[in-house]
Amino acid sequence: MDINNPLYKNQGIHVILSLFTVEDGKFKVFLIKRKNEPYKGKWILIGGACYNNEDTDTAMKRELFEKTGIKDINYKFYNVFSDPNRSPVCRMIAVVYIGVIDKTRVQFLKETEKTQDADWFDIEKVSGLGYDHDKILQNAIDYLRRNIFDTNILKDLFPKYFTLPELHKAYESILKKQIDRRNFRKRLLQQNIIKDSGKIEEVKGKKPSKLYIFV
Amino acid sequence: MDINNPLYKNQGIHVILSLFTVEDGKFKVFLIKRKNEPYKGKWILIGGACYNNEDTDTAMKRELFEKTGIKDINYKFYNVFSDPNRSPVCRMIAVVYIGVIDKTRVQFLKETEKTQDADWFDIEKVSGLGYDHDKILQNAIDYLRRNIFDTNILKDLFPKYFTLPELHKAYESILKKQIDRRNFRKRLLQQNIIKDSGKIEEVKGKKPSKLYIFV
DNA sequence: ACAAAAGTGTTGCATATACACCCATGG
DNA sequence: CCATGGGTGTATATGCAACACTTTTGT
Repeated sequence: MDINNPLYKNQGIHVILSLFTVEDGKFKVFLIKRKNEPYKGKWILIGGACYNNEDTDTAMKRELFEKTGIKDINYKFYNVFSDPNRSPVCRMIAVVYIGVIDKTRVQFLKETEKTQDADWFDIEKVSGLGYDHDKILQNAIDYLRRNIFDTNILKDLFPKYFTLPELHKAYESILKKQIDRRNFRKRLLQQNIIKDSGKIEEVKGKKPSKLYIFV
Repeated sequence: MDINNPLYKNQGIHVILSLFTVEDGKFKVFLIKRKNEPYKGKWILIGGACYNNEDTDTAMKRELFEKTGIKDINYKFYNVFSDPNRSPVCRMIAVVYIGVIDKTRVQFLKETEKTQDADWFDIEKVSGLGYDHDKILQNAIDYLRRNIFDTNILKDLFPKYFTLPELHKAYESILKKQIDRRNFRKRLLQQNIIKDSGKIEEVKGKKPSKLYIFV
């Protein structure tokens, strides 16, 4: 490869994180509002440009911290978006990740050097994002839905100990459909995704719930 | 993103194709031998640099054609490799694809502008590839093995019409294990991966075989 | 005793596995 | 008629779906 060939010039790498949570039975995504052009004032997914001396995992964690103040999340690479016109600045290939988090356990910054706002948004009400992020988000939702029963991708959605009805509601919200409680419990236990912690949560007015943990 | 920030300079995109076939019951991969530095004289997977005006699918097909003369294959994106030191020339992120082909139906070039040799190699005997292609290849093999029973990823491994014993041998070779013939047939038919074409192949010395096609 | 929410077990169905015999052909 | 290789069916086990009643607690 001739590094001076103009066909190879000005290529960049975006790292993007679709970060999800569930709150009050609603499936939500984290968005930030851009402070600068391009797409100034637009809401987008968390992300930014990868430096040429870091791998994309590192870049994604750095961008997450810089733009939200959040650290230490679990994440998973799931796709690439490479349309040469997806960014107006220069050719940017997007390496996209998915993550899930317990929103009650995390503080985030409403404003940073490059963002003027940040918040969780109900999936149902998100549209008109900057760049191609509507498409990336939809792709992430599909990916998440396909994987919640076979992997422990939701393991950071709750605190360490959680009740099965909580998890059940989260699944129903993410999948947008009802799931039988008995089969749900059996399936997750059999597939070794969660296990009984032996602890009990006492709640007034109700029968106490067992507390589970992700394996 | 400040396009003039040196941290964003000199990044490139490799597109790489792990192209497989099965011949005489052996699972093989297509390799090309580099004519130029870096890795001059080394065998590597098919691939090259993506232009800044094409998406990675387009680039992969172009590179395939330029370096082998092969056109019109089916392929599937499956991973990204982003170690900043994976190429000695400059930072190159690798977008990697997998493909499968009927080697008897395709002519390839032994030499091109950038390659001095090209051939199919038994998977068991491949090592010492240039760049990080040993790792990429192993990852591709794992991916292929995980997906041959759930997708029609092998649909171009044979001519349009093929017999079930042929396909059976191919699966055994790829998975490196024996598979019961009866269950194999039932599974692929039930999952609508292949179907009976109604045609028969006459072979001397044996009972004629039914010919199947991928759905 | 009743309302609210959590816990549990059985049955049927579909899918995957294990396994052995018959059939068509050419020599 | 036999050797070679291709074709088929049944019985079992496992995973998923459908389904209703009992338990605990607070009021």
